[in-house]
Amino acid sequence: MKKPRQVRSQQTLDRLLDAAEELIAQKGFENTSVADIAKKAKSSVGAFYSRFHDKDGLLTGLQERFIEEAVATAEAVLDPKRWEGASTPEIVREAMAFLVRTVRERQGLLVAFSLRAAHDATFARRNMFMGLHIAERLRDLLLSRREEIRHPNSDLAIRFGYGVILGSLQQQAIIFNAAAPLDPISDEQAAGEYARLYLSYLGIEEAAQEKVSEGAPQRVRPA
Amino acid sequence: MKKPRQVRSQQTLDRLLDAAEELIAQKGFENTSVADIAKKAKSSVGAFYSRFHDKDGLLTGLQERFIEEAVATAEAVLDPKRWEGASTPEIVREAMAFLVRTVRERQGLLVAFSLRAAHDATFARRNMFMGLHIAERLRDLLLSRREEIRHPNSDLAIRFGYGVILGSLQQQAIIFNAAAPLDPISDEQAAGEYARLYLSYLGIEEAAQEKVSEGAPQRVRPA
DNA sequence: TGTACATCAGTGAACGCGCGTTCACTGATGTAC
DNA sequence: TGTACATCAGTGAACGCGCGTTCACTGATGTAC
Repeated sequence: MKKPRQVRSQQTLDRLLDAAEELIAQKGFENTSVADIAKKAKSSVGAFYSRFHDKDGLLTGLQERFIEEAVATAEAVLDPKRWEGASTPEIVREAMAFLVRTVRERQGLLVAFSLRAAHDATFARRNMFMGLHIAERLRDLLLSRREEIRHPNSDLAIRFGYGVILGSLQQQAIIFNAAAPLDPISDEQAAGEYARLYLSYLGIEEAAQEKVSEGAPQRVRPA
Repeated sequence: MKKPRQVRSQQTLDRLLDAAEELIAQKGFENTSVADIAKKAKSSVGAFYSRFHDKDGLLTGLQERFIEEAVATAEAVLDPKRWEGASTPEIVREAMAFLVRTVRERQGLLVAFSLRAAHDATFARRNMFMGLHIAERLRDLLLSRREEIRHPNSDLAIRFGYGVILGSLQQQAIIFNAAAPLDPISDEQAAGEYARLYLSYLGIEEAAQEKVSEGAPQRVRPA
């Protein structure tokens, strides 16, 4: 992926990425042709190839853009300062609600990443790095409250539990993407159950059951 | 998928399915050509097309074969009679070990199913039916011990928890398939953590921590 | 400030490859009399 | 038991379509003097 030197071509690049993300989210990577993307971006096939080495380079570009954004968002949301007054169950509940919302919002793109990861090791690895990076932030935040965790290996449990939930959400995205589930539950209910699952696995007492809802965290777009 | 009328062609069909399963598990559905399959099965492209309407019909055939087998196995493993003397934690631990082993064993095929499910609604639905069918058996087994479950909605919890774990395993299969995870844990350890997660989510006391291991359940091949 | 040239950016028709699918043909098995 | 015909089963070369990629060309922007 070559860096553009003029403003004009940076704009073209952005249009190409946006158009590609939208089409891929709708129809999947394989079902989206380069010509489709160029057309939707009001650009041309040649312009596409002067930015990306080949069609795969595009998906890599989208993945890089997504990872940057996801990591920045996670760091903001999981910043210990944000949570100074909150109880651990509050943190977990908010985090789960946020995770569910994010995965649903960008379902199509995440599905495309999953599909690609299945047969492309470097792609899979980059996806893993993102997951691990975010898991570490969550670990830092929760380990500061380690004394509440009854699981004998709190470090492992934080990461394993997070991995299970994230994996489950991504797998659901794959299914949801094509067919509606037979007995669907709402995102809110799902988030609640994920929170309960995570908390009970970690072995944290859910003293109070009241819900928190200060201003919901916003997605962060890096500059 | 036309039914064969002579023994000879039933054998050809079996060889085609076996060859296809192996190649697809290795390289994925898209990267496996009909000619490849015919060659490996010591058959021909034409023979392939006299059994399957098209290449997609093959994947459907494989899925049907797999579902039959998986459902039969699950019914045998989850048969209440098998577990009359056992404690609920024992049941869950064995079930998780079995689930982990099965998913790992047939990783490649399951990944191919996932990928297809992402953009094919009927395929996704058939996959869901399988999951739900098995979840129901598990529910029947565990609901008979409902009084041990502290989760306020035991029916929902049994199914949701199972869904989360299965989804997580399938998502992991997608990643494992291409790249080894960065800090891998053994299948045994994973099964243990899944069991702990499920039990604590359901709210079942793990009185004794000793492991069970009578003869491990075997996969069932339906006639 | 103007001119000449270099580089960047963009265009879209044409190419070519891979692979799913077809089809005319051969051989094997089953059945009727 | 033998013969004739119908249907099943299998073969693999040839076809054709879709789509990724290339490339010769035009136009826009930047820079040196």
